[in-house]
Amino acid sequence: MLELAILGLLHGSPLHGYELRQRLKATLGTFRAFSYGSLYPTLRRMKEAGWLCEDDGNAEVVAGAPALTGRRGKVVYKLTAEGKERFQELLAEAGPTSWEDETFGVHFAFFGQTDPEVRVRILEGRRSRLEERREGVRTTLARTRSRLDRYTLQLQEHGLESVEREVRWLTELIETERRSTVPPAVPTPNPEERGAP
Amino acid sequence: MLELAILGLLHGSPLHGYELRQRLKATLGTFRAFSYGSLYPTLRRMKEAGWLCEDDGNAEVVAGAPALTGRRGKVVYKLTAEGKERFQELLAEAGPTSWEDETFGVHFAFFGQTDPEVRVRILEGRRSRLEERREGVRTTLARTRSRLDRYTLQLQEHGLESVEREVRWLTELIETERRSTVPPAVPTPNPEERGAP
DNA sequence: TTCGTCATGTAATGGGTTACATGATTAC
DNA sequence: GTAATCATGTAACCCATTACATGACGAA
Repeated sequence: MLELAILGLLHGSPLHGYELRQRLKATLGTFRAFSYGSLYPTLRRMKEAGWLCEDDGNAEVVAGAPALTGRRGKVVYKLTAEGKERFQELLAEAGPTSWEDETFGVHFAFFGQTDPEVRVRILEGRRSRLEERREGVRTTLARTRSRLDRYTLQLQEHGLESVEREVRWLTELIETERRSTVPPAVPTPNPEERGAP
Repeated sequence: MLELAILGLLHGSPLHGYELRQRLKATLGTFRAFSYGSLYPTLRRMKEAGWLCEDDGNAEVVAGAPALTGRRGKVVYKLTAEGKERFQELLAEAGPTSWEDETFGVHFAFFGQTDPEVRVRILEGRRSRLEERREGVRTTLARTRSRLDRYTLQLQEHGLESVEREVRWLTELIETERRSTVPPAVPTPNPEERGAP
């Protein structure tokens, strides 16, 4: 999870740990702010695994720059080739466990870097899960509605509506994906008549 | 979390571990299905702490009942007096950390057993958190909207709507609570001149 | 010169999961 | 009698958090 998020953010541009964390909570609103206690060790592990390396900014710019005294400055990381591979691997990989809430959010956030097919697969996976859950809630609600107290009922119904709402959202997204993906066969029916790209 | 959920469910009626788990995922749709690997050890700890004890069903009913051979049958737990205290304690206790999602759900599920004041406090706490989050998202969205890719934008906006929706829900709930709770001071200012409420 | 914030890190701990091992009960 | 499922439990691990320690740098 953290790993995927890191790879994804670093895919954009090299960053050091501290800023990475800011991005995690702010830039992508989905992620929670992982603590440094998990962030830094993870960065180290990933570096050791060969997915990241330190970025010296090409050693360019001011050679005798202001105070890089004694070291202990920022440590800027960037993706290695293996890191990029690993990123794609993680994006595509998806045991059904993987669609649970947070993970889905992270995957979704990097859809821009994801294969169209994988996107649809992930969206559909998520939707199935939610539909299962929806049916579960509906069933128990139908069976136990009368026995439930006011609050439990409120909670269930609110939950149910949330799920229904998200299912609709996903359905729209899936349709959009399908429309924008060129259907495998049927290659561009009419090469003429096209204005702007 | 698990602890509170267990205390809450056991508050209703004595249960054994296995059934407890079914209830966790089904009866209260809010909870996820904690694994036995966490459930049973937790039950043991809680028993050792004196919050639970085994329930022998009052030794009543059929004395030579069908097959309670050798033992290793169900272990039915019920709350002790300390357990009930502990439950109330956990319900009321709420460092602001505590309003995060899951915890809120569990607290809410037991609102029937919770003090009216505590209920309002929890609802308002949750709402503030969500409002903070909402503002955060709105701000970053306003600042970075143009730089965001299609998917990130979708995600943010969907998230924002979810939050807004929940805030409205909470506001309604709070109002309902307030109406049903007799206002502390101000004992009916003017018994006359009031048509409909 | 001191305070806030940027910046990196470690150690202890927490709260859960997975995988595994085992036995009892019920339905076929 | 055997398979499914009810029922209890342990051990190893995972992924994160908290609390702590350290230090650089800019602004008041």
